[in-house]
Amino acid sequence: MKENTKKPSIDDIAKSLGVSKTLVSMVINNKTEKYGISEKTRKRVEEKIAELGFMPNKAARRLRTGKSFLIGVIVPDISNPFYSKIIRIIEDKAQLDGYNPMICSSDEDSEKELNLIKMLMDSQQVDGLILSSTLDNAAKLDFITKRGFPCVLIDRVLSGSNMPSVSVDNEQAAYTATESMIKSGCKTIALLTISPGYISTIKERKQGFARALEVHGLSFTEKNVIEIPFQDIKNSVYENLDTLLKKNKIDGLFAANNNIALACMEYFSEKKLKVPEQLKFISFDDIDVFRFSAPTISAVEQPVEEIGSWSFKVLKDLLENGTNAPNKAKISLPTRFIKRKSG
Amino acid sequence: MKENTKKPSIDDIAKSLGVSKTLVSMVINNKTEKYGISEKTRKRVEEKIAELGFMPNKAARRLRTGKSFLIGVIVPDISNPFYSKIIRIIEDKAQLDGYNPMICSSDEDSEKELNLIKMLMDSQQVDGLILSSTLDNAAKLDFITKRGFPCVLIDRVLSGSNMPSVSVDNEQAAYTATESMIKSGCKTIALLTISPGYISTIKERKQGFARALEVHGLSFTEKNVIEIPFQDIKNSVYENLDTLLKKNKIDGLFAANNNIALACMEYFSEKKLKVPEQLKFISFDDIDVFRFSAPTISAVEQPVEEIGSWSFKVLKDLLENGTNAPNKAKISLPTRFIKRKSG
DNA sequence: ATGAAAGCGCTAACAA
DNA sequence: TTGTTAGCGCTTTCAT
Repeated sequence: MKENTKKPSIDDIAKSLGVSKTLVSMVINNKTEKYGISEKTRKRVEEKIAELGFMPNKAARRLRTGKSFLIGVIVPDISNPFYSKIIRIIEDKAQLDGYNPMICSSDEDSEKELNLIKMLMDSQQVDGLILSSTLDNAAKLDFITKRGFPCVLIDRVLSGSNMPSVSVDNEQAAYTATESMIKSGCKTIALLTISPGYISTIKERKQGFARALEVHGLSFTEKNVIEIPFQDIKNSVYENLDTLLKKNKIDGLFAANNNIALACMEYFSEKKLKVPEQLKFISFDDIDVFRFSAPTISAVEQPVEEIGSWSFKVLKDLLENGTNAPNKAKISLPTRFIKRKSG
Repeated sequence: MKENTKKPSIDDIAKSLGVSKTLVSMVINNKTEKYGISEKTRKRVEEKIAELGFMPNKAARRLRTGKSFLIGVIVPDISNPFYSKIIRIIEDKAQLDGYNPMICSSDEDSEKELNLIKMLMDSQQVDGLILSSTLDNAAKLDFITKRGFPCVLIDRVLSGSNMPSVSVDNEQAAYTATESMIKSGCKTIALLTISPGYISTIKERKQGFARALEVHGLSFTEKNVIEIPFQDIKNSVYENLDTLLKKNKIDGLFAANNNIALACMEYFSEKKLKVPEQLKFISFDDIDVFRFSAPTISAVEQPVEEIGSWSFKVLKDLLENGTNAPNKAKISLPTRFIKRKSG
């Protein structure tokens, strides 16, 4: 039993009131003051709008104005709590300014990411982009910059890119975390990191790790670093830990992100490995698990709320003031190393 | 140094090839066969499209066809892992059929939810809706049904609603979980649940809890149930646990969702309460934390993947075949109680 | 096998 | 203070 299936248009409002749709449009867009529309007509129109439950058709508005009030958000995986928390903040902030996010997961796949970007920019006509990029090369995003399209990089930045960004100092954070392990007595520490290794956060974490070793007189070699492929974390972690531990080579382990850490923790509990007695262990990305596990896990906490709110703030600035500002914001937020029981 | 700032339109393709835009449109929409367009022209058009990197403007297409290939997804909180996992699946499935999700959080706020629904339907022109509703009354969604608008309820259903739905049998799941505690020797169990209490999942969990008590000869009274307000989980959990435990009334605790469980676990660890020795504890919604915590937490696991994939499948059916099917799909998926160390 | 033209709902320049 | 009109980019009906 459908009724009134067609949504009212601006024309319906105008006709039923015997006024022009210009007028209605003005009311919708709060331009009655600007054009000197009388209080009375404004009220009449507003009442009719409420009565019919009219809402402007965004497709039409987008087509006409070229502005969509949509922002594209691309992250590697929306179900990773690190990203879903950031996204939640972006959603809230965006809404306050009338923007809606279109959220997409890139699956750490460069090609997919590029397709998503094009889809969002050219098909969905988003007004701006917030991007945690998995690309290896800043040049691949040059087409965005060339178009003067508002885009802010978050979490992962691209070296050589002149896009504004919101990130943390991964190098320093990893340095501090590693140093803490060294001070607890570790002599041979392995970093379990993720491939592709060109991702800025990963690269910086590795650098900070290496610097800490060297500063503290523990020589760093590439053997200290194991790359785990994103697509097969669990198996790869198991295999590599087997090798590392059988040869009994390491007394400390640093997981470069929360996914890897969870795989390690499964390994520990399955193999009844005692942490921190047999092996000290820390991770990047603080997640709930780390506060409650046995032992609790020391980790680098990232300011997800700030990352979220700054990323929209920076994008909004681009949206309102254009992308031609001489010095683009590059925001680096502080992290915090939370020392717990694991190492 | 912007270049070529304007995106190519269907007209640009047509003009540069000296053909009509009808033709180009046909090519874009794979209708060349249908209209008997020659191979050669099709190829020519396709090449030009590739050359210019043309992508059809969705706003224009939406305006013209009335179809947006957008689906609205509303959940209480996108950063809750239970929902973000479901959403990830929906995103993937939808993409395979050319749909993009617009994801929104309702914050357990009925009014906000209703506004989001209207915004998505009337402004964004989404083609369908996937809804984990926080409403108290099926009638509030009648306007959706009356319009014949495709909408599927997930996770939470509305009693008396004739919308299709994808959910789990919360009553049975809570029954089984509670029964397990009873079998472990609990005599006085409290259910820590969430308000508003009219939400179907919450109501059913309470019913299953009550039934288990009664079936096993432990009388159920409303005193066994504590409602925690969504907005202030931590404080309220702390206060209520203080009361419950000081009077030393309970030997078992059932957290009705993962948010509440986390607050309880913080309480336990802060107050050095021994679980399960001093208090047995279980939860609804299995999350990573439960597998690694000390002790590990027994919990009801919900099939998030299936919820996600079924919800899009059901919506797709509505999208393709209309909402007039006599018997709407009401899908109930199995849960699994995972017994761990906590109770 | 291809083209012309109308129109989706809206905004904005211009007219009155 | 209000109305007329063109046109955003696309699909689709009707012509040819």
